Amino acid sequence: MVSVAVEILERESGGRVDKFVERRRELAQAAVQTLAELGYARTSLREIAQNSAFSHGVLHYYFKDKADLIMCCVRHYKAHCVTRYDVVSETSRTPTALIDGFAESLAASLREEAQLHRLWYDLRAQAMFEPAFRADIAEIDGNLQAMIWRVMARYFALAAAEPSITPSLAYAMFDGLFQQALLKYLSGEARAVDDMQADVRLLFARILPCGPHIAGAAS
Amino acid sequence: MVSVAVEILERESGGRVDKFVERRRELAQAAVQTLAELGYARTSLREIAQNSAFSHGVLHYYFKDKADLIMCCVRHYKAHCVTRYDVVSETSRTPTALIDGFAESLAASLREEAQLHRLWYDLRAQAMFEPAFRADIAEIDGNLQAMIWRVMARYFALAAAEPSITPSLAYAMFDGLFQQALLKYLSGEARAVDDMQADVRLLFARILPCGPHIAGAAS
DNA sequence: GAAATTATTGGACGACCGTCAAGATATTTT
DNA sequence: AAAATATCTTGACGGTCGTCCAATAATTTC
Repeated sequence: MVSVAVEILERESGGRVDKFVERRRELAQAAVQTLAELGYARTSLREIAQNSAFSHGVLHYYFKDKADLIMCCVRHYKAHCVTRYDVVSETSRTPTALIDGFAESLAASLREEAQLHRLWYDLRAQAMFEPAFRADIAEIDGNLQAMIWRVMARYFALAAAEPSITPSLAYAMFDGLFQQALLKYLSGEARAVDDMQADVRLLFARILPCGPHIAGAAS
Repeated sequence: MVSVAVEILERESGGRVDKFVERRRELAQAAVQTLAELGYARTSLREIAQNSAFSHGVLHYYFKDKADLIMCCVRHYKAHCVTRYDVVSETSRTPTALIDGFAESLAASLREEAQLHRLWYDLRAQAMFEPAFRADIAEIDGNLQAMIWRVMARYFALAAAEPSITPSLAYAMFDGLFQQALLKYLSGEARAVDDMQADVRLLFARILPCGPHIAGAAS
């Protein structure tokens, strides 16, 4: 038997390990789906297995324990959405276009991946209680902050303005905004998405060094 | 036996109901403490009872079920911190003084009540999965938003400026900022509190209609 | 102070949990 | 094809969970 003892060291044997990590990914995907549906507190290994093609015992063949599986899910999340808005900032040619594209991307992600996002906020809250989660959560949070900052840096460049805020402040503001919108969206508030987009535009207008006279500047 | 069936209707008999709700408060306080220590996912009724003077069986005498108890805790939280920053906005005479007092209050609450705050973010995440929690969580969120807006309204008044943002945007930004700082604070980052205070000041400066030339205006 | 009511205890219940290991099955190696 | 290895299933283990209930204790009522 190889089991978890295969570690990451056994890179040379290629095919066998590849299949091993591939099945790990498959099971982690089932776990992410289950976590996104039920939340961390209500998710059990048996429930995860039922969302996969295997029985519950196999999880301990591919993962050391439950914490190991959760960690793998968290890293899965990271890979999924860390470059989500890069295309917007790269293709936009005016500040207004960037704002429009960013607001639209946020709205689309909110609508289409609400379950995944609530899982993120759930796991981040768990990290406040469980030190074992903190390192991975902090790393993802840092990547998300960098992702937001790439958008902001591009915005300041297009507006020919000096950055007037810090990366941490920018991320905190947009994250707070998105989180509020997600909560309202999941509660069935019809205006949740539109309200968020309006707030995003308001926020961009407030960020530039002086007043909102950028509209249509270079379009 | 009276138990939960006493409802809230039985107001006239005074003494008996008062004792009943008083014990409810006592047990809810033990529950809040336990939840703040362990988080929602790891908190059991037996653990709560061990943090009180009673045995685990008594919880079903004062609460219908676990959800009923959690609800009561949530309302407890609401009563605790919904007027926390009012004294600051009422006593401040200049925009700078308001910013200083508000930033200091946020920092103090972060340091002294970190466990309670992480409980709030945990329960708010649970509300995204459990519809039964949503109404109460949304009500508290609304109260917190109103609390923040009282500070902001006072800020705009002292600065003799028109409000340039909405209550929901203001709350989302400060909430996001506080949440980020809490996560870093609980992770042991020494600069967490100071960084938050710096970002709060930066945020206030960005909020006024035009540029940061309000410093020392009327002090 | 006896009776009635309220308050509290502590154990039992079925269900579910994470974990584990023995055995069955599938795959690869020889 | 047989042996060896890798993969997967199944059922069991001890533990904890929310819930319930008969008993006991404390308090109030008459």
